[in-house]
Order: sequence, then C-alpha cells, then structure tokens
Amino acid sequence: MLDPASIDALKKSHLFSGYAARDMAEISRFAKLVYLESHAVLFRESEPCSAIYCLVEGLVKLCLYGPKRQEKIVEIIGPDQTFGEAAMFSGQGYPVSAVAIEDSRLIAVDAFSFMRYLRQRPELNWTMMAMLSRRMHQLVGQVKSMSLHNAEQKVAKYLMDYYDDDFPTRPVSNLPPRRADLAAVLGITAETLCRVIANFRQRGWITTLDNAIVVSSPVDMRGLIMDVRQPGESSNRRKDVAVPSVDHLPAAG
Amino acid sequence: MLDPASIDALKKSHLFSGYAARDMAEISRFAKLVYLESHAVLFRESEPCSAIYCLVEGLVKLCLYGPKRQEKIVEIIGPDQTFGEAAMFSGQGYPVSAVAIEDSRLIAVDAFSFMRYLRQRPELNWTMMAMLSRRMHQLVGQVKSMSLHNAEQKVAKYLMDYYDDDFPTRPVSNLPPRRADLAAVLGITAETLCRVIANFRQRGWITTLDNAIVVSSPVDMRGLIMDVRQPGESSNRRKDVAVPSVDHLPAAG
DNA sequence: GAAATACGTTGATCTAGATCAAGGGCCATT
DNA sequence: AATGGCCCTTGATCTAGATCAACGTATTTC
Repeated sequence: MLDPASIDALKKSHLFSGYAARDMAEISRFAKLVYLESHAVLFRESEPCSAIYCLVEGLVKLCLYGPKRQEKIVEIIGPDQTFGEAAMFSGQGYPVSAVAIEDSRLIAVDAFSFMRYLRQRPELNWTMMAMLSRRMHQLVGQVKSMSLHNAEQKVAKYLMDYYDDDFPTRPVSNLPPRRADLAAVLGITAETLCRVIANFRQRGWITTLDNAIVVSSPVDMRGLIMDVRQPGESSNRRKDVAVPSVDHLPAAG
Repeated sequence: MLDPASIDALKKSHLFSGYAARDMAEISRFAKLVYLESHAVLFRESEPCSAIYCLVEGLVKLCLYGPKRQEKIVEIIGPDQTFGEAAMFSGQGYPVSAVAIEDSRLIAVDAFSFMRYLRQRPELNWTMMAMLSRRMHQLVGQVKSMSLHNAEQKVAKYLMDYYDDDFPTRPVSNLPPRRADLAAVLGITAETLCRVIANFRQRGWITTLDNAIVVSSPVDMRGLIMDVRQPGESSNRRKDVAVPSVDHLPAAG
C-alpha cells in the first residue's frame, strides 16, 4: 500500500503518467517503497522478476558482468524512470543486474499482481508497448555503438546524445557521477576515456570543470561520429565489405 | 489481399499463431506478398516503418552499418519469423536495415492499418508484448557478448546457444549460410572467425563438414564461456597444453 | 594532523584482433 | 579443359585500446 505522495511520484514516470486515478489506486495496493544504500544490489541478472521498479530519488545502474567481473553498464536510471518491465513479460528473469550508485528510494510494483491487473485492462498496455519499443531502439543503438564505433566516436556520440543545441554553453546533462561509470557505459576503460577527453580538450572541442563537460565544437564532434575526413585523404577502402545495393527496392506500401 | 495459403503461412509465425480466423481474415485485407532477390534491400535504418514483415521462405539479415560501411548483423531472420514490430510502435523508424541473403518471399502487413486494428482489439497485444520482451532479452544478450566476451567466447557462446543437449551428434542448427555472415553476427572479422574455428577443431572440441559444425565437447565449450581456469594458474600466460589430437576428422571436404 | 582511501590523470608496455596479402577449393560458364 | 568468381583458409604485420604502474589531489577516518 502506497501513500498519496508516492502515488504522485509514480505518476511522474512515463509508464504510469497516462493512468486514471482509479487505476493508480488499484496499483498502489500491490506497490511498496524500497530503500537502497549506494552499492546495494536490487536484483541480479537472471533472477526471476518479482517486481518492476520506479526510481523516486537517487541513481541506479543496470549492468552486466563478464566472466572476469568486468562491468558493462547498459543504462543509468534517474528519478522518475521505470525499469524491469521487459523481464515481467518475457518470463525469463531480469536480463541485467540493478545496483544503486547513490542512496535511492524506489517504488516496487509487484509483477504478478500487476500482470493480473493488466489482463483485465488491456488498453493500459499501449504505454507499455511504447516503453518497450523505445527501449529496444536504445538497445540497438548500443549494439551499433559497441560494434561499429571506436573509443573517440563512442565518447563523442554519448556527449552529442545529451547535448542541447538550444543551449550550447550548458554542460552536457545526465553525465554519470564518476568517470569510471561513464567508461563502463561506453564499454571502454577509465584510462582510455580519460585520454579521449584530454584529446578533445586539447583540440578545443570541449571544456571541462569537475565532472561537467561543455561541448564547444558540436560540428567537429558530429563530424567525428560520421567519420568525415579531409578530402584527398585516402579513406581505408575495402572492397569486400557488404554494401546493400540501391536497386531492387521493393514496393512495400 | 492475401490468398488462403499465405494466411496459413502467416499463422505459422509466433506473432500471429494465436489469432482467431476472423482476425486473420481482417488482417489479410491489408497484407500482401513481397518477393526479394538475394542482396535486395527491404528497408534501411531510420526509414519510417511502413509495414511489419513475416518471412515465408528464404533468409533475411537485420543489420547496422558503421561510418566505414562495416556491417554488424543484429539478427538473421528465418522462415516463419516476423520482424519490424518494434519500429511500428516506437514511431522512430526501423532501427536496422533489412537485406535478403537468399531469394525470399515475405508477407508485408501494413503498419498503419494493423495499428488501427490493434486499437480495436487490445487483447491481441499480449503476443506482441511477449515478442518485444523476448527480443529485448536477446538484444541485451548481444550487448553482453559484444562487450564482455573475446572472440573465442563469442563463437563458443553462439554455438552453444544453438546446441541441443538431446542430440549431441547433430550439427549446430541455424548456422548462417556463409562464414562471413556468422562473423558479422559475432562482430569479428571472417579471418578471426576462421582461426577460432581452426583452434577449436585442433583441440578436438568441434568437428566441421562444409558449413556444418558439430560440437564434440560441450563441457569445454561451456567452460570457455564461463572462463574457468585451472586453480593456481596465472591468467595471462598462454598454456601450451598437449591436447590429444583427434584424428578421426573426415578431412573436412 | 597523519594515514588511509578513492578517483582522476598520465606514461609505458602488451596483446587480441584487425588489416593486408597470398594461396586453394569449388562451382559455373565458355 | 581452361577461366574466372566466390569463399574459405592461413600467414605476416599493424594498431587501438587494454593493462600495468606511478603519482596527484580530494575526502574520509582515526
């Protein structure tokens, strides 16, 4: 059972924002508050999904661990974001681990009860679908970044994803609190990240102050991502890479 | 408008298998057949989603291209599989490109009409949700494999994912038709893949015949993925274990 | 205030895997 | 039978980024 303030907090999330008051009242009956200290583990990869979560306050990372304990952060969850929905539907357990990186307060919505409720009200699934689709896109973006970009491009891509063209002098928002976290998000080491940032600073493309980073040459950054090179410079031409041909385009309408 | 045989083909897919006859009749009204020659492009990354597809016959790759045209295959679609659903809901366009790697026959279901129909029948969304969730899991698995495994582990993981414990002597199923495709799936070069396979063969962990691969030591393969090492042994030094050579190989060709 | 701890930074190596290059088997076409 | 195209395979290098190591600067602990 949830207090009114927490119900309001839930409603601030994208997933629940469209829900009617009576839906929220019902859902609050099988939701509860959870407190996590920094570094505390909320759930681990492959654990069965007992609840989906909405972060109210603090910061949580969703991550994967390799055989040698290397960490890959799949996503950093901030306040008003929900997570765990996909696991609820797939019935395959959580695909990632969730670990607090700041002291956090969360709302846990019991998965079984929530599923039962959704079965009664299938219209509510529209926001859920949108949620899952958006997350899939983001995940595909990660796959792309991991497999097709080098370290500089990864950093540039990340910074430009959070860069706001309307406020060029504003520091990039939502940066992870520690450099090591950003490195784990990008799938590179902290040392490499540090060197890349130093390079960008030397070239005058960014300026830094503590954790904050201000992009001062978005054009160059974007150029780097798209791998534009000076004319005349021979780009590594490989003939054997597959390039989809332009013809044969089907009339898919 | 679809002929009865094609409607049957649609129903063989996981997405439509639970649909009632009258739903299928309705859907067939805004579905049509599409034929692709090998190498033909069905759609490209970021193109708006006009339809979702069900492959009836042939083989299609979903892939991403880097700034230098490097290819990363996100998934290889076989008969009776559907794709494009996520793009339909996200409203962000297709996250990947789709290219035929064999002459293919597909059914295209118009996205707009299908969405409209789903709005009338929200219960139908349950299979859709399951679909999306499963695909998300798979994608997270890819992220993990890309960021936390080395080349040998990637290959081993792939082979064991398609290995059937009940039929140990059966070749790994669903292997891509060409080695280069498998390499693009794993995010390594064809040369590296070739060397890894040669190593596995020398160690007696697999046997090969043409494209087919039979895993003969699943225990070792699984051990490699989990990075088990002999106690007391330093991780870096390459150990030159005398592997008893398995000489009953059918000369591969 | 000294010591310990945690991070960020920089430099020096090392290495897994990419890249480059050269055959070789197989099939289709002539 | 010869030719050419397409892959697969193997060998020889090259290199981006990991790893190892040392140091600086805060911040916390006693």
